[in-house]
This record gives sequence, structure tokens and C-alpha cells, in this order.
Amino acid sequence: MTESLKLSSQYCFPLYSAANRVVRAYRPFLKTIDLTYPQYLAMMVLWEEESILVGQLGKRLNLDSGTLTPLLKRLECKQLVSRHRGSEDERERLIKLTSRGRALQPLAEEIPKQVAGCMKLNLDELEQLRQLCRKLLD
Amino acid sequence: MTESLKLSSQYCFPLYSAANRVVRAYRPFLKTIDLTYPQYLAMMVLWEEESILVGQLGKRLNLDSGTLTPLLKRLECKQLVSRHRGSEDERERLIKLTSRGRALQPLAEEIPKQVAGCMKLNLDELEQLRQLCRKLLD
DNA sequence: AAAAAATATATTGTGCACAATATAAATTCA
DNA sequence: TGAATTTATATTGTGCACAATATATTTTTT
Repeated sequence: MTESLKLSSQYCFPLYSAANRVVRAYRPFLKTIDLTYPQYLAMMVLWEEESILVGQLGKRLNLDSGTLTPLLKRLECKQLVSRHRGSEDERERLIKLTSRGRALQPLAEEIPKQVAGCMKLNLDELEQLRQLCRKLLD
Repeated sequence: MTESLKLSSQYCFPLYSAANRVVRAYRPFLKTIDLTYPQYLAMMVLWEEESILVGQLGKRLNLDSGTLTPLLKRLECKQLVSRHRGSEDERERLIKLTSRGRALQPLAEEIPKQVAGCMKLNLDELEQLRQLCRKLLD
């Protein structure tokens, strides 16, 4: 057996597995506000920005239109966002937070703390993990 | 704006994004042997074990039968594995590496090194990242 | 042994994630 | 200005990831 192909030798498998685990950890909390994790990420950006173009949102979340277009349609169905065209450029799609979307924010307020409470890592370790992931993403 | 809901304050978003990035980094290399990343993980276990029950494989990969059953059927279609029943227990599904599956291993040998070469993290940082992810997964 | 409970895997349905491609509008160039 | 190119988003198709549930077999209990 070659060492390099042993599961226990892999660096990326734990990362892949940890990301799955974390999204799963969010699920019960996000269920209370009827959002998936990627939807929650999009809503976080909108709570910050009020409105944003699909392309800009994609840059913030590292997701493309193939992922975002259907996701944003689902948020539109729930009346959390509205989808408009750019005023100058008709190709652009401007996503706006609705009042219903804005009203969701206070209900999400406690979720980060609650999830952190379920984590096996302390704040220091979470910070290290974040730095390493950010460097990987550079 | 509440600090706790800012995207830049999140600990898990970089982890989620980094995992997507890493799977994407593997893709061109895995394409040469016609495997997806989760399929590659399953094959790695089989290269180690030769045969394994679905449940045991799920424990190694942190995946359930809802994910593994269709994945293993696809590997079966490619004739990389065969799917049998347990000899004692008819409920069990025993997955066996085929000769074709075994023949794939040498072609995968160089992939871990190649992917590591694309990474923005050095070996030390990869090791730290792995340790943190493992602790999170405990 | 028959009924009940537990176990292993499969199925169903939803929502990503992404590559590849399509569409349509804007920009650049001839 | 008209054609070619670029840009922004949408569409299509594949394969996860998982919750919820179903099925079938085994084990335990009565």
C-alpha cells in the first residue's frame, strides 16, 4: 500500500469532512428561520448591503451564477429578496433585500453564538482555522 | 449592522469555501481517471481494504447510505467495484474492489502531490489545518 | 415460535456546486 | 454604423449531501 494514497495521509479529506459537519451543525438552527446554509450566507451579505448584483454576491461568497441564480429564486419565492435589472445595464441582476428579508435578521442574531457553542474548537482554534482557510483561499 | 452576522466575522464560511475550493482543485487531476472527489475517497479506502461494508465505509468517510449507495452504483457501472451481500447477514452490502479498480491505483499515485503543489499552504500549514479539522470532527 | 424491536441498506425528494453552454445586452473595433 | 467581442446572468445536466422514510433482514422479547 502506497502511503500517499492512504486516507489517513490526506490533508484535504478532513477539510472536506469538517465543512460537511459544520453545515450540518448549522442546519437545526437555520431550520428555525427556514434557510439553508448557502441561503443564510447570501442573506448575511444582504443584511450588510441591502442590495447587490449577482456577480458581486458571487465574488463575496465564491459561488457562480449557476449556484446563485436558483438559490436567489428560492429566496425570492420566500419573499426575502426581490430580483431587478440593473438601471444602466440590462444584463445585470440587482438583488434587493425586502422588508420580510430585513425582518429575518433579528431572528438570526443568536445563531452564530449557538453554533459556536456546539463546536469542539475553542475561539482560539477557530481563529487559527479561519486564518489557514483564508490563506488557502487567497 | 450587528457584528455577529457580518460575513467577515464568520468562522465557518472560510471553512466551507476552502472545502469547495479544494474539491475544485482536485477536479482536473481526477478527471484524468474519471473520478469525482467523493468517488476518489471511496476508492482510496478500497485500495487499502480490498473490500468493505457500506456501513464501515460510511464511518470512514463520514457519509451515509443516502450518499454512498448511488455513488457505489456509479463505481459499479464503471466496473471499479462489485456489490455483494454479506455472507452471514443478508442486509449487509459488501463492496469489493475489482481488478479494474485495482488497476486504477497506480494512475492515482501522483495526484496527492500534484494537488499539494497547487496549494497556497505549505506542508506545515496543511498539517495544522488537518489537526484543527480533525479536532472539529472528534 | 410469534411479535416487537433493532439494524443495514435503499429510496425519495430538496438544494446545492459546478462545468459547459446559451442568451442577451453592452462595448469595442473595423 | 455594423460586425465582432466581451460581459453578466441564466440554463442544463451531473453528482453529491442529507433528512426523512421505506424495506428487508436479524435479533430480542414475550
